[in-house]
Amino acid sequence: MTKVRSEELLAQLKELTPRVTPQRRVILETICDRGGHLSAEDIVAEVTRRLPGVSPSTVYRNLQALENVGLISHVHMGHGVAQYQAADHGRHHHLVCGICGHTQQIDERTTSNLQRSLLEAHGFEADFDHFAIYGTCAECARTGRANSEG
Amino acid sequence: MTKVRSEELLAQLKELTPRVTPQRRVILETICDRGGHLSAEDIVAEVTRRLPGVSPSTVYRNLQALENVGLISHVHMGHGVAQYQAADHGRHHHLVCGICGHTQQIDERTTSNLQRSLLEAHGFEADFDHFAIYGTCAECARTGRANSEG
DNA sequence: TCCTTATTGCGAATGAGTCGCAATAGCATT
DNA sequence: AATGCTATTGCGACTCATTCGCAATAAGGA
Repeated sequence: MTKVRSEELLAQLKELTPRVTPQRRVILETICDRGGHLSAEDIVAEVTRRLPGVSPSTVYRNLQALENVGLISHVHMGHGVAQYQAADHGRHHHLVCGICGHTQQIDERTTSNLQRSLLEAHGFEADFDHFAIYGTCAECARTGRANSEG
Repeated sequence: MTKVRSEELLAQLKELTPRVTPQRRVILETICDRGGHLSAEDIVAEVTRRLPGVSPSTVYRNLQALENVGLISHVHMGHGVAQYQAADHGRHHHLVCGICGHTQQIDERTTSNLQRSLLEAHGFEADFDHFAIYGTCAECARTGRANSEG
């Protein structure tokens, strides 16, 4: 992480949370450093590396706290645990393959027609940010692999 | 459940599973009786009422077994546990509200344009049967309720 | 430096299943 | 109807990912 980025985050933390602890700061930095998505377990592991002795429950509590103030968010990628990401990670939706687990990002506009239809027909505001679109990726479809997940 | 429906199910069980036990039969009947969706816990409760003494693990094992042979299926409705349904429950997708938890069924055709786009652009076969479409229902959007779920 | 109270670490508890294993019971055969 | 094979059951212990209660600690304002 660059020094300037780190200072930005620190400023945001000061503004948005009552107290800035090393644990909180490192947890946020860990998530912001990694471009992609991280599970809570991944975050516990990496934070422990950077700050030996942190308690897993502290990590879990801070994931909630940081999400409450809007600095991070999480997305459910099919089966399995949620993935966390920085709030400013760029706008996109996810496709997740139920067979190989591979995920890819797609442009938000891809879903806008469906979202419009659902809004018009049912008044329903679909949210593809919080749950990925589940299915079978090109590679698994081509090779005819079967889904053995629950 | 009608007598004829019950006999149909029994015939299917005989054909598709090595042994027909009372537990297995009652579990399948319970799911087929209820038009809608049931959580595993709901099924344990109802099966226990019909057949006192069944073990929860027997119910869980049979849910897997019945799903493996294609008699039932389950769908993930946002947060929370999966819902089971008879395999012949009629083809439709689900909208689930993340705020009030309300669900509604929609015609499969509603999503076909998006599915076509995803297939053409990414070779991805989206499956809206296994994961519901998550968002905010008309009523919650109207009254501006906020999402407090994880 | 002191004080208030938010935050931490610890370990126990939770929810929703899953697993190992001995006992039971379908059902094909005699 | 009795027998034998083995699928299935019930039980209880276990897992996984997370949450909770609580006493000790430590931010950060006065």
